[in-house]
Amino acid sequence: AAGQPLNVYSQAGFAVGGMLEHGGLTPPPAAAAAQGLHPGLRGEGGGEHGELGGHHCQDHSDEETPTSDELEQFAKQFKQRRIKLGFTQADVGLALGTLYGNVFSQTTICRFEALQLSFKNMCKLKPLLNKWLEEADSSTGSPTSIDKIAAQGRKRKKRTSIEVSVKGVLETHFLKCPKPAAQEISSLADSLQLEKEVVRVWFCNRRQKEKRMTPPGEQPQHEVYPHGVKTDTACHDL
DNA sequence: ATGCATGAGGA
DNA sequence: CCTCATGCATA
Repeated sequence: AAGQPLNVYSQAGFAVGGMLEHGGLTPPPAAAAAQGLHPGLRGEGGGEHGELGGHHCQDHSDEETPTSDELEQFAKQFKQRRIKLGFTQADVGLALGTLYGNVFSQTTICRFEALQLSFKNMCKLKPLLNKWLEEADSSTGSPTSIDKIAAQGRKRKKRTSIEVSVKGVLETHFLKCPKPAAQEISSLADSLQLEKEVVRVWFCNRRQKEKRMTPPGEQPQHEVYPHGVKTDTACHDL
């Protein structure tokens, strides 16, 4: 079985110097309709607000808190045009830095397009990306001025890859208790032979995933609680 | 495209 | 310790 996907590295950052036709044709097909809207969208839990009311009725056409649907549409269009213009996600991230001072990585652009950021985060980035979009298609052949920012001599820990079986265990625990206490993390880490910190971070990241706009695959199964069951009831096992 | 990680800010 | 925005390194 030869499953070598060759070098499909389209991630390298290289902006082509002017090309393509600027037809500006972007007819959104809009055929997908399987989104039943997500759960976590407004203010996330945790250290998030409690109630709103500070907002005054500033009924301005657009601007300010787009709906999740609008973000979805924007993300789609953004991606389409980005590709049509021949830019990679990395290019965009860099461009945002040279244009507005906010540099972003390929990762962030990717996650934006895939709606894998929190609602708030999406709202924050949308304006920037929108500007870039305007700039990008208006500049017929402007030389992409790339600016390299100095890298930090930070010592980053090597990414520890957790075995699939171990991930399964963690996943199971997460379902039972998404927010285990420090002690539980310790014992869990111990039994899994992982550093406590690794486990702690795993849970943090797992929780963040849960808060993304559109979870990968399908919508999360809505646990319908007959009564007002708290979502974070203390959980202990053994 | 994603997994694990960092760090700032907050209780 | 957590959340949240963000990204290096990797699959």
